[in-house]
Amino acid sequence: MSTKTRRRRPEARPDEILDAALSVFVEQGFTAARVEDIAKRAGLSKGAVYLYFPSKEAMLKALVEQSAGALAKAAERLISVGAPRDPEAALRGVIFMMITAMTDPDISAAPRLVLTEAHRFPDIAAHYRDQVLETARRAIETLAADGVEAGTFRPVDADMLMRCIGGPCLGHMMLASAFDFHPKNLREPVDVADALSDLLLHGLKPREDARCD
Amino acid sequence: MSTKTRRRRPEARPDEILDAALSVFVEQGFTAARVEDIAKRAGLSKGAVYLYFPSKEAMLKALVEQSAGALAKAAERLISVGAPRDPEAALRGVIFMMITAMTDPDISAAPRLVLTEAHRFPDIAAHYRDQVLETARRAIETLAADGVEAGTFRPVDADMLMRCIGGPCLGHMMLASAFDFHPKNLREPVDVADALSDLLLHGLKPREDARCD
DNA sequence: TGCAACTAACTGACCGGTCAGTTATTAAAT
DNA sequence: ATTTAATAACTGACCGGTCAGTTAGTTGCA
Repeated sequence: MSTKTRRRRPEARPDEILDAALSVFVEQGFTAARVEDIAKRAGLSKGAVYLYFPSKEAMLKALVEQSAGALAKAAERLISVGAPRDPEAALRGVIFMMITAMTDPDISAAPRLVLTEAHRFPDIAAHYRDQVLETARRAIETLAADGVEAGTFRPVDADMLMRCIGGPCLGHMMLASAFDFHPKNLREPVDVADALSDLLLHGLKPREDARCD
Repeated sequence: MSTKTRRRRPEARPDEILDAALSVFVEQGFTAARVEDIAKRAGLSKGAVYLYFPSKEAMLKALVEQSAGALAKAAERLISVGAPRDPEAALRGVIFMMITAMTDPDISAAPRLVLTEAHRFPDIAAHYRDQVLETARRAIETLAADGVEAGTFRPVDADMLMRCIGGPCLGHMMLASAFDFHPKNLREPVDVADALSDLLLHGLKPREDARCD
């Protein structure tokens, strides 16, 4: 019911406000973001957002918890599914998913926000680290172990692999969002993901064994 | 402290103020940073910093230009030197240098600042992109071409290689600085750099040819 | 059906604190 | 005595958060 008039059942309000808050926070940064702008973008007055959230910081925390929950769940799913059959395909899938997510400004907004604000909110940083990063690390560890067992991966350090998968995705995103700096030839997300997967799997040095893929 | 008394030749002041500004900006973010805190850290009163900089934003711009200039110069040097002899050693050197720099909070401070503030200052973003990123890309391109010519690298996309070198370094730094998240086994920068170099050079898949390293 | 009485949702003016930037003044060095 | 470096007090704009008041919608009752 899109009542143009005053809301009767305003249970959607908190999410509307959080959507608006996320976009303003990402654009302006948390400190420079004005609650009045958030309100305007959500179609309310400033006073009204304080009916739903006790403070600006509470909106930030709610956003972070939302995002962390979703990411942690995704990582947990990766762990529980595992990839004993085809670790390479699983790795390619993860990379494609990450590049796709990072390329979409809406999806990458919350992680970007966390990345830029975490160090000033120690509890947010700790929450994200424990919920998301540790879980992601375990997911990578599982994937790597499955690959080694299947003989398709050689053993490598999990933290390094994590940084070698997430780092390029992160870099790709930050270069685009902060500097508007894009690859010259790799135009589509799928091309970026494939190039990353290939480089990660086969390495920079040529293979003496003829078979590469 | 040299002169407890009033300075006669204050030509060192601008740099002292910029040092203080950098540390406060990185800790608090540009908007939340208070000029009075910068002044205090530089050992001055607030009014005095306005004798050297016309505004808070001018300090930010000066910092960015300083950092961008240094980084651009470093990248230019990489290009002009080239690495036709031993591209692998050159790559390992670049990676070691980057990991070392990113691990030092003082050295990585300015890039971190740029990364978090660039998107709100389009001219800063453009400047950094044109001065630093484009030059770095060319440096990587040169290195990759030298490697291919020498037969030690296979041809890969320069933008991808750039993201695969810089991304993990960036990720490593951000995980540490924002989340206090560190590798479990790779304790020293040199170990991180070696692990990254190895993974990048040899890939995740086992080599059928016995020789690795 | 019409009409009070009531409530939920919202508004916007306002208050108080903060902080970038200014200025009147002081003090050291020459 | 003059100039220069610096300060401390000040100004004014801005913004997070509050709250008295308004309006839209609901309920009870005739």
